[in-house]
Formats: sequence, structure tokens, C-alpha cells
Amino acid sequence: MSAEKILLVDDEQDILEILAYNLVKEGYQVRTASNGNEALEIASSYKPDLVILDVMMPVMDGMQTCEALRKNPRHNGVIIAMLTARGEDYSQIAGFDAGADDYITKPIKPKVLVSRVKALLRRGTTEVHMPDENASIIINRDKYLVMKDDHEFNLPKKEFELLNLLYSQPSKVFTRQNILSAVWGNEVVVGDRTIDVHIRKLREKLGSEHFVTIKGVGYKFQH
Amino acid sequence: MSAEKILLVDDEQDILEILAYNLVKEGYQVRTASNGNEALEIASSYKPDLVILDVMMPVMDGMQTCEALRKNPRHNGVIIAMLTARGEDYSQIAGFDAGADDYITKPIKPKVLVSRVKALLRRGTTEVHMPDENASIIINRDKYLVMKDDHEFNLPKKEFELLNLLYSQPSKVFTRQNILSAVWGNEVVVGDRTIDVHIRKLREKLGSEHFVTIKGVGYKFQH
DNA sequence: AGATAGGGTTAACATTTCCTTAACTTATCT
DNA sequence: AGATAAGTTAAGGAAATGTTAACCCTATCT
Repeated sequence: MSAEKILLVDDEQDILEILAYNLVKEGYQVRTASNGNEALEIASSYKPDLVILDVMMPVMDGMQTCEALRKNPRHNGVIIAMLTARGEDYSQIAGFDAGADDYITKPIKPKVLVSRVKALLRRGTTEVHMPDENASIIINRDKYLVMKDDHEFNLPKKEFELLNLLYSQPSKVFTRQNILSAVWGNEVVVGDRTIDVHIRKLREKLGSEHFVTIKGVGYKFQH
Repeated sequence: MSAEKILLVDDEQDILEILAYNLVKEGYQVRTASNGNEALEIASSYKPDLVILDVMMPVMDGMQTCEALRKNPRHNGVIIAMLTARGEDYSQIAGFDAGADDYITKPIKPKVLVSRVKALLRRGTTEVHMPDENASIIINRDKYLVMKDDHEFNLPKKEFELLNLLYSQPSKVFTRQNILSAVWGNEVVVGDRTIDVHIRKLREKLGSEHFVTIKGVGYKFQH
């Protein structure tokens, strides 16, 4: 397994250096950015597993950056941790609404940061969907089950992953490229019709009304 | 969905009260223990979703308790957070080897704790297994016995532990990796077909309808 | 010690399931 | 109509799992 990729974002160069040094020493692959815009740019190509964001930054702060990352399906599944100075105003953070996975107070000892990072990355793939009352289709990732009208479906892996992706942001259109990199991974090359076939199977099993084709763009899921 | 269950463990009564108060206010179900032994005892019947452990405790400290919880498949999937005083010696914690999911420094503001707890619980779809009366298979962990239709089985160790793991969270899919680390331990290396063979034996003895294969993912138990 | 028995693991082979592809058809846009 | 994108179908093959029997190890008995 290749080293996990971390993107560190802070406007203070000193902090970046100290943290990066310690994470690299632990075997992680690390890149840094000094503001939100730069972070988004790097993230696009770097595809980090974990982003550590300072809340207080000029130009584009941690909250905004976090939201932007969450909105982009390219970064689906990325883990986001926020750094905040002790004593800072917590009110804005209280709800965790920007969608961060963890919340770390500065100053932080390198050892502690490393521990925290390990814990976050260990958890890895446990993406959770909020159970929705009026959702016609409900996914249970733990049980690898899809429920529709009290019917349980046991989908094969690829179908499940594809559904899971589209389902993660209903009505959002995912391009074929999005889908390929999220479900198949960037290295794998598959033929033109592969996605179509999987979509077809999902339509067959769950009803074609849920899978909308946007011609020339991609597919989206809707309840 | 019923309230999520938290087990708070700290030897200082004041801390327990303050934290418990704030978590209850947020709608969580909370129980407390003042040392590790007590925690393990309560955990067995209470089946918490999240355990918050103070590192520094007389009798049985947080690390030991954490390890004990992780070793018991009954508590598979439980989320564990460690509480530690700022300035404490971090050396023992560095590796996170006891298997904690998060690491929180005291003193901690209630609001921050609540945020952290929310984030932790959001991540895990901790479906908890309710002891079921019409369960077709019943395990007696103390006696190493399995009952099915008034028949008693005496399973060999590995088979029993495998069953015990899957049984601990019915319908939850356990990956081969999960199974290996829980039943065989992380250091041991065994061949590709070992798990299959044990699954086969369980199917033979208890009925194959209870053991579902999710190809490319893992196995799950269902009643 | 030698014998025996049961559990655990492995290797070889069988089987199943799923993924992908190719060839063809249908829809949509200009 | 022509071009381009998506839908459909069935078949082949790869990958994951199932099965069986033999082997090794350890504990226990004689």
C-alpha cells in the first residue's frame, strides 16, 4: 500500500514546516498550501486522503475551504480536520456544519497530531449517510445493503459503489470521468460502455426513475 | 432511532457529572463508571456506541481498558475516545496502539466535547444488536457453546471466535481483513483459503443460510 | 517415548459470480 | 440525414470463493 496523502493548509509557514516534518517522518506523503485557494488547486491533482485546515486564514478561511471540498465530488470521501486556536470563538464551529470530520486545537504537540492523524486515517472508509425519512431508497454501507420499499437488495460490489457515489449527492450530476475515478480508480482503464452497463443493472433492480442521464454530461441519482 | 449510548469513564466524580449533564442535554443516553473494571462490567450489558475513557485512573487505566474493550468481539465497532490532561506525558500514548479512535485533551469545554462526540458518532453507523428472543442461534460465550433448535454445539476455538465475531453484529459485513485481525490477530499470516474453510465448517454445522457472502467485500451473519 | 485424536492450515482443484467487452440498436442534436 | 452519445444484450474470461483431502502440530493417554 502506498503512503497516505495529507494536505496541510495553514498561513503560517513555521507551523507548516513543523507539522509536515513530523508527518513525513511517520511515513506520510505531505504537501502544503498557505491558503484555501491554493489548497483547492493542489487538492484537485493531488487527491489527498486527509486535509488538515487551519480555520483562521486570510484570503479563504478553513470553513470556506472545507465547504468547497465537500461540494466537489472529486473529493468524495476525503477526511477533513480543522485546526483552531484555543480560546477562539467556538460559536461558528459548534455545529460542525461545514462538514469537518475532526477538530483539533492549537497549539498541538507533534506527537499528538500524529496520533490524531493515525486515528483519522485508520477509520478510513466509513462514510455515513444520514438516514432520510422520505427517502425511497436507503443505503446501508455497513451491511452492504440497499433497501427499497421494504425490499432488501444485495448488490455486487461495483454496482454498490456506483450507487453509493451517485447517492452521496442526490441530484448532483457526476460526469463519467468523476465516476471512473471514484469507482474504478484513476489507473484503471475500462471500455466506453462499462458504466452504462452498470447503470442499466441499477435501473433494472431499483427502478430507472432514479437514474437520470444528462446526455453529454453524466448521470445523477434522484429519489 | 433510539438515542445513542455513551459510557463515560473517569475517576473524578465532578468531571463525570459535568460531562454527563452536557451529553444528556444533547439527547444522548449516558452511563458512567469510575474505573476500568467497572467500565468493562457495565459495557458488557450496556453495549455503548461510544466510550470516553480517562487515561489516568487508579485500578485500571484508560489504555488497559481500551485494549480490553478492543479484544472483546462483543464490543466490535465501539468507538473509543481517550481523555488526557494537557501536559501529561504523551510517550505512552504516542502509538495509539491501544486502538483508540480519538484523543481529547482536558480541560475541555462542554461545547467542544459535544462537537467532538457528534463527529465521532456521525462517522460510525453503529448498528447495535438487540438480544433477540426469536433468534435461531444463541451463543453462550462463557461456556463456549452454541445452541440451535435445542441442539448444543461445541465448536472448536477458531470456529467459535469467527462465529462470535460475525454474530456480534448481525447483518454487518466483516471484511476478510476485519476477520483476520479480530480472530487471528494482526501479526499472524495465514493462507487465502483459511477463512473460507472455517466459514464452510460453520455452514455445515449451523446451516448455510446464516452465513452470507458479499463477494469482494466479506461475510456477514444473519438469523 | 510412542500412539492417537482433534484442530488448524494448506494446496489443488472446482465452482460461482461478476465485470468487461463487443456488436448492435436506439435516441438526440445539428 | 449524419454524427455522436447512450442503451441493450449476451458471451467470455477473470477474480473471488467453495470444496476436499492431506498434512502438521499439539495435547493427552498408555
